[in-house]
Amino acid sequence: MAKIRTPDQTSKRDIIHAVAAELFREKGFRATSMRELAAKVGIEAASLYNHIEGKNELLISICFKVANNFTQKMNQVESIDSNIISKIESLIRYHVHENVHNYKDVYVSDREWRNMDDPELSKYREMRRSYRKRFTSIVEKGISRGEIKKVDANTAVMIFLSAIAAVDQWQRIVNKVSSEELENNMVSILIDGLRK
Amino acid sequence: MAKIRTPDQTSKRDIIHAVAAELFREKGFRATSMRELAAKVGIEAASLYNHIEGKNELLISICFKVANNFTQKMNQVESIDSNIISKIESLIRYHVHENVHNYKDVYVSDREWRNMDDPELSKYREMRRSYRKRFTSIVEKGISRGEIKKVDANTAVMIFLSAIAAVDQWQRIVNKVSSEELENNMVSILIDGLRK
DNA sequence: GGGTATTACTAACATCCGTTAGTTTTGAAA
DNA sequence: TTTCAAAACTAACGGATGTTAGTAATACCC
Repeated sequence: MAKIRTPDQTSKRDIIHAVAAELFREKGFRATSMRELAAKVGIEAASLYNHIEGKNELLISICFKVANNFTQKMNQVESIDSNIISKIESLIRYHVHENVHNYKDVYVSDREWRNMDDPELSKYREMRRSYRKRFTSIVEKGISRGEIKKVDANTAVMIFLSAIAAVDQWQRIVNKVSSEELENNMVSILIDGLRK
Repeated sequence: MAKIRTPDQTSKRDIIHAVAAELFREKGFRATSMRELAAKVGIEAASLYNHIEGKNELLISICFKVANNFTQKMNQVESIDSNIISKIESLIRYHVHENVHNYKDVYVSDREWRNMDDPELSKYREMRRSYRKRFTSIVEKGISRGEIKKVDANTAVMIFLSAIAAVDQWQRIVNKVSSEELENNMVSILIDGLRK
């Protein structure tokens, strides 16, 4: 049994990566075994290695795919000419969107990246640090322009990023509230607060 | 060599639990080995079992200690007679305080609880669910009283809880901003938003 | 200072893990 | 129908892990 030329264009490698993201999200990277992953794909563990290099590669691939997406979005937001609140709103909406529609990968990249080894670990850390720094710069510019009240910019960014990363709770909420409604709620609460 | 009656009243069991929380936080539950834990305590792995029942017990103990603390705080907040915004502010401040002063345990209970097994896993899940529900009820009461603007209460609570749980990033920020300042920033941003 | 419970040690077991080697099956091209 | 590369399989290795068994050392009580 081989050469199952999948009729659709999703390769077996893609399937494995997708199932891996699902398992890593549910049980964590270390708690997921290759035998378990193989079983869920429907093959033996050894057969996985016809399609992938190893367990670490799976995590690396997921993490950097997500990190690259967010970096790209940040490039775009920085380049457009608009007021600061709009930029922040745009970033929040992108985070919400990714967390809803791509939540397995996003969750894994956010919670399991520690399991990578150098040099990827260092590179990933640097990408995160850079992203936070650029986000903080936007907030600080908003403060200096008077669009945003005087708060600690680092704290604000930390609140934003972590609030948006509560992936495991999202699915429950999304079932009650639509994705668009969720975006609006997030923007409203984070930018204008809770008080009436 | 035995019966080292520790001069201070911290038992060896307490030391092991504390070191375990530190390691679980740094490396994750699954990635921390008993031999590693033992080495950091200064004894052999087998000797750990003179003081604890096993690895799982360590995680269970940490998780429920934290969960009980938050449940107790919720009991107190529900019982006091004050306006809703004050109640929410009180909860936020407690979360920040715990995250700053008890961050190892809080972090582990928040990120590693999935590694528990039933029946503790189910019990812990139920405690989390109940806590969120009670928090949501407070927000909803605030909305119906007109103290809080009309937002989705579940989303609001989710933002609060996750924003406050970004423990690993806090330590860096706390070095620049004091714990009190951090509380004030959190309350300000979460309750009154970012916009000037 | 001898007795005793406590705590440390060494050694090992059984299990699971990621991965490799070697072989067989498969499906499409020729 | 033959050919051949892709992909599945079985078997196993080397290493790490949580834990237990059995033994030696220790500090406190009398």
